[in-house]
Amino acid sequence: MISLDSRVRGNDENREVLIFYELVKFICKGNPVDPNEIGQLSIEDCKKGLAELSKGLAHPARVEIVRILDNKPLEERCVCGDIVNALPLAQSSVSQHLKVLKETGWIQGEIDGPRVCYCTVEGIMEYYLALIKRSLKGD
Amino acid sequence: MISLDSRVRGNDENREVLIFYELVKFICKGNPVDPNEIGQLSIEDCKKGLAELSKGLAHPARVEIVRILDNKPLEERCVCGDIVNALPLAQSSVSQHLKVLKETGWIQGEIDGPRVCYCTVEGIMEYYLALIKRSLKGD
DNA sequence: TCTTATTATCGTACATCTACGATAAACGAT
DNA sequence: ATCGTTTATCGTAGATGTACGATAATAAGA
Repeated sequence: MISLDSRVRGNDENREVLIFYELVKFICKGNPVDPNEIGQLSIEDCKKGLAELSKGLAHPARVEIVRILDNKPLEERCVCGDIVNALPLAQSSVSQHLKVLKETGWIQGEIDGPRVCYCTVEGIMEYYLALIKRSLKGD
Repeated sequence: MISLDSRVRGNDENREVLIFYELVKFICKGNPVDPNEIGQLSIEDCKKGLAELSKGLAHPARVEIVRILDNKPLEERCVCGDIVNALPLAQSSVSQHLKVLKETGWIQGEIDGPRVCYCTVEGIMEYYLALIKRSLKGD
């Protein structure tokens, strides 16, 4: 049973394209990030990757979200509503921040009934630290 | 002999205020950042600090600038023109990126005749890594 | 089927970012 | 004093970020 990475919205014309896109994301999803593979990236890609992940952290609310998700015990799920309650922002604003964090590669969401359960991408912190080292120190 | 942290520009009404501001910055300048002092910061300040520094890295050109400056040997000066030549951007654009990096705390500039000599703030990398740890892992 | 709960998206307004050329300020050299 | 070099700032245009309320889509349950 496939649970799409995020809800599919849109008008009917785009619906099939969107579903296909979600399927592709689903297939790619859950692959933990491997810091050891950074050595194979070009320096240019490293810099772009570092800039992208840094953009994810470039707002205190998003830092807080990553903090919340990364400190959760594995057995304890964290649904979107929990994050909304933990932040002094409107639900739509939090949803936008979650979107940025998804797009920049920090977190992933999994649908569970009407809820969406968020967690950090496995190994993303080590990946980020490795990117910093290679982008700013490596040749 | 005082060398101001950056050139003082502006109309004559603001000039004295600007000079005073630059003097304050000069007095505070050159203080290397100490990762050990992060423990004294509130979590809220840590998150804000991490977001601010991350914003500095949130563009590939700025990652490249920090990379250039951090890899320079101490005895080798790096003036603004060198950075401009190393990037595929207009001089004014590079100057803006340098400003962002200064404002977010990554680099500092020192006037040397008509040139400005840039370097990374001492210990800023370790400071950033410590901020990541405390902001995202600490209590 | 209808309702409720949950979350993404839309529309909007305002702020900030990013790039560029043009200009101005500081300084050294003539 | 004037000129050339260097670098910050201005003005501008278009893109992106950020916040909110309102709305739409999904799934569970009555």
